[in-house]
Amino acid sequence: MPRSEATNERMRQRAYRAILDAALEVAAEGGFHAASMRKVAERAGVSKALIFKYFASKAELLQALIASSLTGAQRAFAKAETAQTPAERLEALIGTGFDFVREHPDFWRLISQLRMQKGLRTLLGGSLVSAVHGVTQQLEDELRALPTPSPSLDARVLFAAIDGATQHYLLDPEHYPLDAVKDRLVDMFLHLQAQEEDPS
Amino acid sequence: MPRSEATNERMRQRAYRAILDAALEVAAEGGFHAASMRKVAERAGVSKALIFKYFASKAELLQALIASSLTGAQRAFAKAETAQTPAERLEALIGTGFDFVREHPDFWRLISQLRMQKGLRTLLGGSLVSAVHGVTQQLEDELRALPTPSPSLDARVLFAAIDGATQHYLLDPEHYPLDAVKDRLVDMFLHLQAQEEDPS
Amino acid sequence: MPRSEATNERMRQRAYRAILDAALEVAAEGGFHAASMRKVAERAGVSKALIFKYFASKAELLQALIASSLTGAQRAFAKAETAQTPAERLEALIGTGFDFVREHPDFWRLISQLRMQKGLRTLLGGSLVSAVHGVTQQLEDELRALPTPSPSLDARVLFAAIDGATQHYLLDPEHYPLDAVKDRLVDMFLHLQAQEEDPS
Amino acid sequence: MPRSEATNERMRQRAYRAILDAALEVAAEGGFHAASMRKVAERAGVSKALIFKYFASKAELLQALIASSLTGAQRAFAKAETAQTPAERLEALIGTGFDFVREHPDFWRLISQLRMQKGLRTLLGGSLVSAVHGVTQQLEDELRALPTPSPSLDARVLFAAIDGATQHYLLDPEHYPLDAVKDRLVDMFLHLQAQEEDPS
DNA sequence: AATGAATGAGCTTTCATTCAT
DNA sequence: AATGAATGAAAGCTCATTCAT
Repeated sequence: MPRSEATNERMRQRAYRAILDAALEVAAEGGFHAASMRKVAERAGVSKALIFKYFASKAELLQALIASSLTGAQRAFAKAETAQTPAERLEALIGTGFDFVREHPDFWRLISQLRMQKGLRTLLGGSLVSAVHGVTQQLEDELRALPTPSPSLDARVLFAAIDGATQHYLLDPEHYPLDAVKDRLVDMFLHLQAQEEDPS
Repeated sequence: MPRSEATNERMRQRAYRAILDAALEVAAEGGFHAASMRKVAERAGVSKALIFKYFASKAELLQALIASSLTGAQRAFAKAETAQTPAERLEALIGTGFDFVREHPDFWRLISQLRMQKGLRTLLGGSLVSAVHGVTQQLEDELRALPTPSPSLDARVLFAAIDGATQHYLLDPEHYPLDAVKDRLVDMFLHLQAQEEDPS
Repeated sequence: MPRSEATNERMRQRAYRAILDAALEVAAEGGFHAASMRKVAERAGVSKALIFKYFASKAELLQALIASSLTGAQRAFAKAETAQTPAERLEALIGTGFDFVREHPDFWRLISQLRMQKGLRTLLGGSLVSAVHGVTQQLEDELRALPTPSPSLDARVLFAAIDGATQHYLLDPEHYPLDAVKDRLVDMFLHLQAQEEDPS
Repeated sequence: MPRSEATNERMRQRAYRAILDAALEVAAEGGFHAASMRKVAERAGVSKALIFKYFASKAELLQALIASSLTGAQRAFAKAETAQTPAERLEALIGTGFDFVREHPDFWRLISQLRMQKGLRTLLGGSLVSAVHGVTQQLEDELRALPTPSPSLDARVLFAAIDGATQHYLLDPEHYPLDAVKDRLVDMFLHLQAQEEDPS
């Protein structure tokens, strides 16, 4: 008689997660193209062949990888929206971004690489572009409560600063003052002043 | 009869540049690992073997690629320093960054990918980390002239915003309001106010 | 509670036949090598592992496949021998061949492929060569009753014609006039004339 | 300076032929699917990679294989048509078939296998079916000069006999009386008699 | 200066087969 | 009786790199 379905399920879960985790680690190291199935299999402690039972191809493995981590990120950002005041929500949003990179540095590395590749937009679809758009929108909504002449531009600047800071952090996690930068950023955008336009 | 030395030199120069240019294009598309020597040779219009005459290995090609473009960038940033007032210098520095990404989008793509790879720090040495550090320092020097309590933090925030904005621009060059974002950024940092510290 | 032995036996029979049938279908499509165990299992509606319960290896599955179908063929040819007169027996033999290919086209395809492989003589032993020899002998026995100078050669010619016609039929079953060819063949060999030898 | 073009051409020719020859040998042994690129490369004395410089894929190698040998066959059959009388032409055609199998047994083995595969008709296109049709037509044209009620049927019978005999020969080349069978076949079809139809 | 021929090592993927239950 | 999980070996194919001229 076969293994119990519960046992099978457990085995499957374990292998599936092991593969995804290993793939993330390996891909963060040298990019997705350099992450060979052999390396992934070795790191996951399974055979190459097993990976293909769970993911029909290398491309599908990548997609599952992104989807899986992206879901977590989206959940985190959704929670940030439950704060009461706009200021709190803005601070929560910023904080979420910085927390996320600390908790999932490998995923962030991978995403940051992938989104710069002209070719892989086919693989990832426009999902990244639209995710960026989504976050910008969210920030803009909160900024609208502040006295700034252009919440739209400020949202872009703020998002750029968050994104850039997280990447600089990843360049040298041990020395980058992530929390201080975050605080300064919050401070800066909570005290935005209506500034006169550049007359030129 | 042998070619004249001058002709030879000219041929060499042309091939060398053609290879570097091709390598940059190809690498920007799918990352450096996905850029096969075959593709580079094809795009450059030379034989694969010739590439190895000029660059001992693929890794060395990458290094030359980076070095070559980085030199250009450094020259540009140096020029920004010649402006008279701190405010002008700050604006020039910011402007230089934004100009650079527009003129060398492929290089910027490549750098942005590479610097996120754990493993390639071996290849590139600490040169990237120190370049980042350098620019931060430069910004900080200019910011010190402004009434901010922490030029160091502000420099990091500013650099993060520049870096992030250029990447967001590359995600969708046709729609991103790069100039407006730059202006807002300049504006924001030229009118920095001494803000009370967060008492917590 | 255990299944009754009879039920078990019935299950076994059904699975065994399903596997053999599936294997035949799949092998006829792309040759035996291209017939993967996965495809066979899928077509048979059983798990791959079950096939190995019944057949120790892929090679053994092939042998069983051939043996099983060959038995059927031999039974058919044996029945042809029960006719009364030599002429009837000859016609019956010819007819049996043609009937067989129509009823078991996949098996015929498979055999025709296999027997052309140098290497598989190891797998199938000399069974095919001797089967060919046997049929030739049978035909020769009947032809001996006719006025031909060389029943042995005529038997070879006749068998060759049968064999060739069945293969041509399989190339294009919808358009090949199998029955007409058969009739002409019967006619031709029933009216064999003692012909003078080529004097050269 | 590069190798002279003549040298290159010679090298290419040698490698190309070595690969095709090896592929034919190997494919004749176990069928095309069983002929791995590794085996072909080993037998040809070249690296696997080189095969892919000359043939873009395994399928293309097969096609080149067939095309190359088929050309030879067609030339041979064309020559047979130059004989003077219909009888001579018929004998020449038959002889050509038998000669061909003796000179190119491996090719004949391969073709005989391939044409029985349902699936590979995609690879070979209808070229085989139409080749068979062509030869049948040619035979029919010659038979029309003889006193037979149905040259069309007789052509099919004759072709079937040729085809079958060549295959039987390949089953056991050392013992099969190929020449005798050929002579009998020629004899038989040169002395065809208008036979009364089967009244049934 | 430059090339085409050539290859060993590696890639992604599939295979026949085993194992535990 | 039967299955799903798992794997080592091999498949077709591509890679960075060398060689001879």
